[in-house]
Amino acid sequence: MNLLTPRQQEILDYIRDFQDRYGYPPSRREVAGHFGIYPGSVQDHLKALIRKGHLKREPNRSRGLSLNPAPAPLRIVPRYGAVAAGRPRLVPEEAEDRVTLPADWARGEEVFLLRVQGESMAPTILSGDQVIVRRQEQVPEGAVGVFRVDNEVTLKRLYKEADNILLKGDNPVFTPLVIERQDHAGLGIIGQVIGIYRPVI
Amino acid sequence: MNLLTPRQQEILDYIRDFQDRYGYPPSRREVAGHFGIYPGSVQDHLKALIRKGHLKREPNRSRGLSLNPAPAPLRIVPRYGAVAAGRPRLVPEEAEDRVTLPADWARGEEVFLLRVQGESMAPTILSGDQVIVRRQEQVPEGAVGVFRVDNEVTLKRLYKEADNILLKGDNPVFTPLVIERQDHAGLGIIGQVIGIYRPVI
DNA sequence: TTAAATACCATACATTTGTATGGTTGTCAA
DNA sequence: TTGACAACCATACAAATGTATGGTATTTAA
Repeated sequence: MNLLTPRQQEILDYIRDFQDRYGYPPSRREVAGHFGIYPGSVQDHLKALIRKGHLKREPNRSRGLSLNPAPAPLRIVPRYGAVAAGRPRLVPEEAEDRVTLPADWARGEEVFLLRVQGESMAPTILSGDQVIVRRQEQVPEGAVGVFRVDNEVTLKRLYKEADNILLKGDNPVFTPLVIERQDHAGLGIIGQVIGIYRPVI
Repeated sequence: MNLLTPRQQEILDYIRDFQDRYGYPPSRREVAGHFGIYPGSVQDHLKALIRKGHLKREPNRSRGLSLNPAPAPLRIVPRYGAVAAGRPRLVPEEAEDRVTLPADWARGEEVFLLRVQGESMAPTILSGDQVIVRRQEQVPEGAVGVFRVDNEVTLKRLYKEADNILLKGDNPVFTPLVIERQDHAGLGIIGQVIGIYRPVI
């Protein structure tokens, strides 16, 4: 990983920015156009950047450039806004946006992000946090899950007690929700919390 | 956002996978090759996918495809392994890898991820967490920062007390570190913690 | 039953793109 | 002072790529 000249650094930065903005790398001519130079000159710079280990390239492939070291595998997941009340659908069409996460933060078939509102899971999960949720139809006892109760989405810990299901927040201020046997059908298990993101300050 | 036929879904999925794997979208012929069909047929499918709102395209631009809706802006940041002892450099060349984060999780000039080892900041930050750090030379009083003390990197909360600087973990088991005036030069302020990721279970 | 959409084939062509060549000028360390 | 590197010009060409055309066959909704 050799040192770069100022010009080479400029060009590498441009390729990075282009990649982030468009989702694919620039062609030689696009780089040339941006710097007001010729494609052959860009080719010279690319050669240097490849030799110094900052870029990789697939020969004869259009836009076949990739940064080195390559970013770790990523995962694009939908992010949903805080769903306190209303019609909590949690279907991809109604996502707030889609964000990229490191793949190791989002393992599983179907994963999504959920903005948290409310303190019922404090201090484990706070209002303003974003939880990473793996969609699944069962949640192990004691784990934090996302549930649909009375057409509302809530974050709770699941426990079983005789024939009843208990949904308990970690915050002792909130009283646990008891769902009796005959009402189990009304309980919707959406998924399990597999990670927490908390912004600080 | 219309419904897709099974074939169209297959092709959209392939484009997604290709994009994640290579960092750029496939050409018509690459899609055609994968499905054993002709480029013209792929063009037909792309037309349908664009009409139904799942893809965008730049005319006459090679690999000018992008997913719709586009993922939120992202940021590629280096991730460093747990630095309990040893030679804690925290320079990009020694990063464990680079990961993509949502841009709104990584605001600031220079941001990086750090794996946490040790319980001195419990229960705020636990061993196994990954903290998002903004590199800066000052840390506001009471904020969590990353510091270099005696050639070791630690996570602590910073306080001032007369002429001394106090580095305090949230975990009361650990005794605060007092750095006296004459030793201030030995204290390295690396950055401020701006976010926490915690894997669950 | 008629039009629209789906899902292909086979061929063709213009544009974009990667790449090579040979040249000039300047810097900088051996 | 000689050779390696940097940074560019100007031109050229083959390969990759996007795109269009006119087909065929089947399914689907009006």
